Amino acid sequence: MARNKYPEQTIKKILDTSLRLFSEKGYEQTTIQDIVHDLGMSKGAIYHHFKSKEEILLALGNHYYNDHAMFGNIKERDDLTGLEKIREIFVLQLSNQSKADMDVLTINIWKDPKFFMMDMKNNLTENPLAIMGMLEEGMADGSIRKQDAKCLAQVVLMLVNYWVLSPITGFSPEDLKTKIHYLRYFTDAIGLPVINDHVEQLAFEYFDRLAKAV
Amino acid sequence: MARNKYPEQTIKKILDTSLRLFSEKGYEQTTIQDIVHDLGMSKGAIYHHFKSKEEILLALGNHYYNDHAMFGNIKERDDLTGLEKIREIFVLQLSNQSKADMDVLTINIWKDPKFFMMDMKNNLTENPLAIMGMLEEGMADGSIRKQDAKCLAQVVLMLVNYWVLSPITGFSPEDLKTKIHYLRYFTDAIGLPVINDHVEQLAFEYFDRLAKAV
DNA sequence: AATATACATACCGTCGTTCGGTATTATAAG
DNA sequence: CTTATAATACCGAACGACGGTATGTATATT
Repeated sequence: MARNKYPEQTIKKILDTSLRLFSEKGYEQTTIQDIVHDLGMSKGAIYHHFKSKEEILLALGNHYYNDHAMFGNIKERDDLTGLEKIREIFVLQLSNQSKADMDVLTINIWKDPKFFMMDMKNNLTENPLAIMGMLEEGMADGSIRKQDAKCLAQVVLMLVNYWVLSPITGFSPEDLKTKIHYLRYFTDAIGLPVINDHVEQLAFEYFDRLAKAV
Repeated sequence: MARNKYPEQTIKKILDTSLRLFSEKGYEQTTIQDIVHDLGMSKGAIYHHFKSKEEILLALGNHYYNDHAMFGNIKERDDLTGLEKIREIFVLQLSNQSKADMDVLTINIWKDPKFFMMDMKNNLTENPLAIMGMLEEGMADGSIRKQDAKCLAQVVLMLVNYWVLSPITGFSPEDLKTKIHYLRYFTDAIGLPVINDHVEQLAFEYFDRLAKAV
C-alpha cells in the first residue's frame, strides 16, 4: 500500500482526526505523533498533504469559514427587508441542528489562542463584507438606522462571536441569557433591532444545548 | 559571581529583555537562548526565577494589568458624576505620554495569540469589575442610562481594546478615526455618552502617534 | 515504459526544560 | 566576632520531545 486512489479521503481523515484531537487536548498539546497514531498512518502522509502543523489548523479554519457561505441564498431573496435578512441569518445559525451538534463536539478548539485569533481575523475582515450589503439594503429601505455599515458589521460580529459566545468566559446558561438580553437592548438602541422574541427564544434553546455539553 | 544580592534586578532585567524580544520577534520566535544571550546570563538564571517560558509571558501580562490600578484615585473623587469618572479614565489613558511611548515600543506583543487571549481574559473578567462601580454610580445619579452594568463594562472594554485598538486589523489613522467616531455614535445611543469633542480630539492625537510608530 | 503521486521510515536540528554543581549571602549558634 | 549551616542565585552541560526533512518504494496515471 503506497499510493491511494482517493487522496481526498486521506486529507479528510487527517482533518477530522486533527480537529478531534485539537479539541480534546488543545493544539499545542497535540503532537504530530498523536495524529499519526490515531490515524493509523505515517508522518509522511501528513507532510505530503500539509506542509506544517499550523497549516492543518489553517485548513480547519477555512473549513469553518466556508460554512458561512451558506448565507448566499438569503442575500438574493427580495421578499425581505435588509433587517429581515440579517434576522434570517440569526435564525438559520441558531436552528441549524447539525451545525450545533458539530459545534458542541469541537467547542474547545475555539479556546486555542491561534485558532481564536485566526477566527477573529476573519470576523473583522472578510465576514463583515458578507453582511455589509444586507445592512446597506436595510439602511436604504428604512428597516435599519443609517450609520457606517462596515463598523456596524464588525461590532455586531464581534459581540456575538466573542462576547456572547465567548470561548474565554465559558457558557453558563444564565450568563448567556443575560448577555442575549443585553445584546437585544444594545442592537435596539443603535437602530438594528434584529433580536425579537422569536430569535431570543431560539437563542435560549441553542444555549441550553451548548451549556449541557460543557 | 554566583549569588547576587539583589535578585529583583535580575528579574526585572529578564522581564525587560523578554518584553523587548517578544515584541521584536514574537513570542514563539524568541528562544530562551535569545533572551539568555541578550541578557548576558545563563539559562539557569531564567529557570531559577521563572518556571517556564510561558510564565514570563504571564508575568508580563500581570505587569500590564497592574497599570490599570491607576484608576484608584478617580474612583474616590466626589466632584464627578459616574459618567464623568469614566470619561476621566479615557482622558487619562489617552494623555498619559509615558504609557503611550511604552505602548508604541511594545505594540507587537499584542499580536501574539497567547498574550492577546490572556489580555482579553482580563478585560472580560477582572477589568470590568474595576469600572462597574462607577457605571452603577452613573446610573444612580442619572448621568448614565440604567442597564446591566457588568454587560456594559464588558462590551465597552471589548470594543475599545479589540475593535478600535485592534492588534488584528492594525492601526491606520483614517480607520481609527472612523472607528472612534462610530464608537461615539453607539455609546451615545446606548446611553453612555463618554466621548465628547475633547475625548475624540485626544483620541485622534493618540492614534496619530501610534500610527506613526507602525 | 516513463513519470508523478501517495505514502512509509529513518533521521536531524532545535528548543524548552532539567539537573548536578558552585559561589555567595543570610542565619544563628558558640 | 567567629564559624558552621543552610538557603539562595546562578552556571552550563545534557536530555528528551517534537516539528520537520530526506530518501525510498509501491501504485496509479499518461
